[in-house]
Amino acid sequence: MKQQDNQVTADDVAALAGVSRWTVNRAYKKDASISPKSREKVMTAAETLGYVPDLLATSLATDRTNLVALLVDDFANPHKLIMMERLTRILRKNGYDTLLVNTSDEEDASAALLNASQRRVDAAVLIGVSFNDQSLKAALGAKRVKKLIVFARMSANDNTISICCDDRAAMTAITQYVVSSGYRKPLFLAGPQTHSAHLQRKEIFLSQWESITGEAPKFVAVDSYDPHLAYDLITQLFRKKERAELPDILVCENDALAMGAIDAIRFELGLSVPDDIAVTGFDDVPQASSPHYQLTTYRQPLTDMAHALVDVLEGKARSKNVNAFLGTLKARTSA
Amino acid sequence: MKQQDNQVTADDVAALAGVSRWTVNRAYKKDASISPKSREKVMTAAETLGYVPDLLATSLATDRTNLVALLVDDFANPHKLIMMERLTRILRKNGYDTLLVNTSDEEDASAALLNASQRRVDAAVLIGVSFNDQSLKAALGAKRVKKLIVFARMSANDNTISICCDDRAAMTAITQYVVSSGYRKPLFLAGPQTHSAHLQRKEIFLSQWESITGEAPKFVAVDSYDPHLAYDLITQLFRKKERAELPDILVCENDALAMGAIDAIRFELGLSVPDDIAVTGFDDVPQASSPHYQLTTYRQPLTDMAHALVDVLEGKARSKNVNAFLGTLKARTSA
DNA sequence: TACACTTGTGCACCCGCGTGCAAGAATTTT
DNA sequence: AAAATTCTTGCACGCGGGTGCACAAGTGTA
Repeated sequence: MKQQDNQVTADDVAALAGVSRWTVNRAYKKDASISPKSREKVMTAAETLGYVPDLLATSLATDRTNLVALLVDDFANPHKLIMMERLTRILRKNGYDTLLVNTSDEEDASAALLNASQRRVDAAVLIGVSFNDQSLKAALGAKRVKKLIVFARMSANDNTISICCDDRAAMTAITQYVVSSGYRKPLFLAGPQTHSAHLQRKEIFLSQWESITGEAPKFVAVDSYDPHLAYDLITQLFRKKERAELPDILVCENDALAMGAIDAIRFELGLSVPDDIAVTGFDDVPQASSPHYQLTTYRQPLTDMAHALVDVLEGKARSKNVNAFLGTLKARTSA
Repeated sequence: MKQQDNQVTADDVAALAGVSRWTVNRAYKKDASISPKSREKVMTAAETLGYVPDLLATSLATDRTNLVALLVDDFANPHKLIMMERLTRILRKNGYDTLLVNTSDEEDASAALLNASQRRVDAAVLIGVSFNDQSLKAALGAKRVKKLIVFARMSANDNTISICCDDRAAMTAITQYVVSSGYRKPLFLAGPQTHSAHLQRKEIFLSQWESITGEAPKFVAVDSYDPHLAYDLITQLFRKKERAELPDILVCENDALAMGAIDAIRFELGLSVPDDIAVTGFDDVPQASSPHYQLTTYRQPLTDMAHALVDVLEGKARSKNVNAFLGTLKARTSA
């Protein structure tokens, strides 16, 4: 079980290859000045010894860890799984490893971030939601997180880089689809109200709808993107109302909420989706295409966004923020 | 944005506190020999400077990273999200950080593992499935992964530590429940057949059922725990059959498969769950309790298992493997 | 006050590797 | 064939902090 003594260092390889340790290092450096023979010798020696360079020591010496912290606070949303898969895979292909930091416990969140910073992560990537601008600022303060990136979410904070799709275009597409489908009594179901209001999908939808139809829609919100909360809220909210008072279209901030809402509409209220109340979501999680839901939703170009993240990490991003990604509306039968 | 120069080291603190660098270190060590006054001085100095010890350097010097690699290869299964949440949270509370390694790309899997080992992770925790015993062995070979832990899954490999619930007890509970509910024509839906056969839930179910009823059930399998594959397989399989040939109970290796199967039974075959065909799962993912599925399933005691993992990491586990956790059968209306 | 002891503190050396420079080896030039 | 280049290679020093030991300071006893 114990193989620490198995720890082969560059010195061992150097000894076997009959060169100095520094030559061994050069053999591993792409554009190093080293003769082909030497490199050959080193490589075979390394092979027989099973040597691999130690990333810890490398990071310490170069002040570059190739480590990215992924801050997630919302493990109830299956979309996170998709994002994690995409991000870890693409980051890895570009030489980065991913530190998964669970920030769902509000109190531990900053401690967790501090901890990540102590590992000198090259960047912290937020794919959660509960960090408000103030937390972000604090996080950036004393700590030594070099870059703070908000992924798949707009951010108003100047010290932050945000990579996300064009929410305005996305919500506009949804709004137009819904309006042109003939729905007239909308209700927006929003998640936590933590970010600067003017950046939210909710605000965009409200203003878009108003500009098209002249009427300002109502909205409700839950404290986290949890289907169960949506289920409960919709149940209690719609139960009180007369049939005629109910909306004919429920526009949800994301799929998690939408699926909870659909369940409530069908199983608690005994109504039909989409006939009585139509529903739209956002994210296109895998379950959204299940025959149960057939959710009309919006898919973000995660792969492109992940590549943009890599660009940012390597400092070759054109502009500071990249918020112009265009996704695609997935029209299904839920609306 | 750049704050690298912000890098405060122990030397800086030492200078401000008027002591030596080593005394600064001692102030951070719990059982170090240092006077209260000195510690006080150091701590206030550290406070004003915003000093935090560098984990990279610490790890290098102590050969202990407090880093655990989480190997995940199956991002289609929402249960993974639950596991990740639980593991990251509990590991963090015990001083460990988590490296998320995506091994879903078979080719990159070993490379990813190698990479994690280059970061000197204290252990690699497998919560995926596609690593067969051979890969495991290879992984443990030349690399310097100190411990390889298989979580929520049995493992036959001697070099591996496995932490999981008692699958035999679990499947026995399911089998008994199903038999006593009056079902008589079972079919088992299994996932990838990678592990040693005698350890699988499938085998346990088959033998349990046979020992109770005297008949050996049939089974089918898909290549990964993907609801869509289950959906397709069940659709094509059941379409061919006469109504009388169909099973009355479909026992699935986990919830992901069960949910795909339920969708197929209802939407492709137009049959009722549970009236025509009942279904059981395993894991109790959040969606399993949704009114759509109301899936009868089995919940593993993840929190306890996570604590056991910590024990293993700290070397204070009693036995090598911990496979005796007992979960609870969640009987719902799907069976 | 002198002595033995129990803390508390400083220091040399190490963890494994990267960087810049300078000396040595190989190659080219005249 | 000697000089001028160009390639290779070795080395001192540094990244930030941990460990064991030796010495200094503080405490107690006779």
